[in-house]
Amino acid sequence: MSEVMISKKYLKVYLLDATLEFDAEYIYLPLPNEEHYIGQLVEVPFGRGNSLRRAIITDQTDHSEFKNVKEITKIIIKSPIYLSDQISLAKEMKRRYFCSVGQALKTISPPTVFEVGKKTARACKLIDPQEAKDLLAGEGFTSLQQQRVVEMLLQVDSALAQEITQACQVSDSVLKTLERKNILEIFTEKVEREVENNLVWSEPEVEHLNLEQEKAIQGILQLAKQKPVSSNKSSSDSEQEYLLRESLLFGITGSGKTEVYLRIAQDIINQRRTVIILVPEISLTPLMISRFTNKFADKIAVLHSRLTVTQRFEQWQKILNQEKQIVVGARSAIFAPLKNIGLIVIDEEQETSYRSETTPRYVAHDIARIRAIQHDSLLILGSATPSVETFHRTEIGKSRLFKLTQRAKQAPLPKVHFCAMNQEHARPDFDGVFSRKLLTNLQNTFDKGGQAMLFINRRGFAAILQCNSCGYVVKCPNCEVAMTRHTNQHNRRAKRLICHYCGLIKPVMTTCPVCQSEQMDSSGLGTQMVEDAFYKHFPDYRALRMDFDTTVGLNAHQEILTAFGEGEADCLIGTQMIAKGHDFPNVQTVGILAVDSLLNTGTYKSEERAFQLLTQAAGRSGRSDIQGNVFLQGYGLDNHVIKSAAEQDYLKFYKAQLEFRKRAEFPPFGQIGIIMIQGLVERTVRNEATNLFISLQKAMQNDVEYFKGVTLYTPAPAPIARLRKRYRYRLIIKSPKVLQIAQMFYFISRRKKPSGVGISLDINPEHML
DNA sequence: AGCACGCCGACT
DNA sequence: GTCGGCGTGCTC
Repeated sequence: MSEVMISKKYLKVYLLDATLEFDAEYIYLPLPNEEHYIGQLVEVPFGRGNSLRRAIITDQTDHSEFKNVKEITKIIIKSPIYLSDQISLAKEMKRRYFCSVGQALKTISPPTVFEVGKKTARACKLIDPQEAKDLLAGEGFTSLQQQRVVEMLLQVDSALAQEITQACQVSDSVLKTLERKNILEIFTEKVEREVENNLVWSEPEVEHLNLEQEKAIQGILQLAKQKPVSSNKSSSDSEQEYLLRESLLFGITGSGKTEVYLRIAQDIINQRRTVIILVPEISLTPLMISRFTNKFADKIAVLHSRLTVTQRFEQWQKILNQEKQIVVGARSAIFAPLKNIGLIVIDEEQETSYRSETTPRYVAHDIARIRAIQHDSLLILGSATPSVETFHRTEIGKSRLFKLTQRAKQAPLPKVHFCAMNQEHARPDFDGVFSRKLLTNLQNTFDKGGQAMLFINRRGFAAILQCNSCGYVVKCPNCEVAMTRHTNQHNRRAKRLICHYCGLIKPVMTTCPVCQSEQMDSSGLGTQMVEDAFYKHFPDYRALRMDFDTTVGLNAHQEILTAFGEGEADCLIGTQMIAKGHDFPNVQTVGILAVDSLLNTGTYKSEERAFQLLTQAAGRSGRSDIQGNVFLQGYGLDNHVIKSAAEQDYLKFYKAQLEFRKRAEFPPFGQIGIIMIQGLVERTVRNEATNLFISLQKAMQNDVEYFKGVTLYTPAPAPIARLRKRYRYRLIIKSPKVLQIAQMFYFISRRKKPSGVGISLDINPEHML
């Protein structure tokens, strides 16, 4: 192994549990006569009281300005647990996500890594097997128990103490006695359990590649051969300096993206480099895993959520020991301790699961780009409906575009039906849920033994205000996002509309400003309502409901989908979560209810998410030879997002979306920084929010040139103004460049924070609550 | 985050 | 005088 051994006079360490206020590289003296490595976990005396803290060795030096340099107290784990590029990654994460280096390091490695010493078990081995055999033959054992233990060990060489006591039905003291008699030795061994990688499915046959796939493979591999534009500055100085070997594989569902990844991965492996493939957790199905394991056999490590902590750790250890060359896994697999990475793939790159919801709130894409630069490796983002930000990169030359337009199996696209709900209101039998057209079609489908799926957008905090007559949605005039209804904290009855971005407040109106009807409504549609209505119309059929109420357990989600797939129900009712993952060949009808709320979730991403869901949902039906039907129900169906989704026209959608992003200064043209201030005492929180606002304003005035184009909005209570007893105030920064926000966040992290308030920072969050 | 130092008031 | 309250500042 190529560990970096410490040879210089001093060590530099980062504490694993430092807060931002004292997160820095500290200098220590190494232990004499001990080997130290970069990435090693050690214990150091820290502070006046010399309290013992865990730290990671991150660097070494011969010079110190400090007179009283302390000595490390002990080495916790001898062999290093981080590679040096992971340490520089952690430092980069501190810059980017305003976490401590320790936090970043903890995120990079699974928690069990820090318990390596503990993850051992006692094992037994015969000191002299021949002598033991003789003793056994000569009946030299005083007890039957001892005989059984020795017999077992003669067969298996060595075994864990636990296994022996279990198999031989003996107690621990028997082993102790044998140890005392010098017959066996008890030692500690690393627990090495078999990982359930026995999911071997036979691959049907080698897919033959179409021309587009060939072109993509050649084109992407070509990028690996280009000479890098030498960066004129330090390597940490941002991606723009580099030629990124990044590409977008834009391929419709079923166009064979995975095959492209596999072929390129094979090529990279042949070059003796390593590969990371990220997949959304939800698509890490046994089938998907087997596709990779069949191809790469024991070269591959699969990191999925079903692994136990021990298994996860073992996989990690094997990667670190260079026993694995390919890592397939969900978001956190981007940190895999591979050396010489040649390729990183992010499949279904538009998925929200690539964003971490806990500090550090990293995005797998960012980490992938940092690592790709470090290793000079290829980066492939794959999607059928790329995020606007990702597609935009291909237009500005930061990424190369490769398209896959042909489906392997030419299934007919489903027929899309529009159901304008404003007309349904006139129906005497209208139940508030189903349109006439959808009811008729559902009946037909069920009669023929087919299945149906009904989607409703998650109704939550974001209730929009819409006209049930003309479909008008109240939007913020500045930000062009739907305003959401909230109750005033101080006056529960007073309801008002708030823009989550600029904080604009409007009263709730009852008359539609467009058509003057009195049909303004903010009551959404819930899954329970739909289920009730379903049974009213189809009492003889069965529906399964899937939402946050019904999916509590770890497996509940999968169990419902499996049950539905096996035909246990005729209809599946659920939120977005049912759109992803499985294929249900028997689904002939898909109903998307309340398309309006899907389009208006009050964030800049809402239309993009709607387009992705609509495209996916449309792809749900019509997989078999029968043409499927998709029903879109809503009040404002005359919308470009809906139209382009119905036509499966990504580019049309993208162009319109990009215009909006440009106009309203949302990513990729403007960045949003959120500063959340929270605490138990409202006054303290409000004061801190105001103080922060004032000091940030000053900072901006001090360097007008640098902060050009930056808007700092006045502090206001967050849309969820109180959560888990804590009051929440928020400051929003809108700016053209991420770096400008980063600079402001830097000010904040250096400021001394009053006790009783917590401050968290976020860039371009998915939710604005 | 911890922990010590220190500057002030209450108390044997 | 001295014990202890917590505000302030430092940690290699």
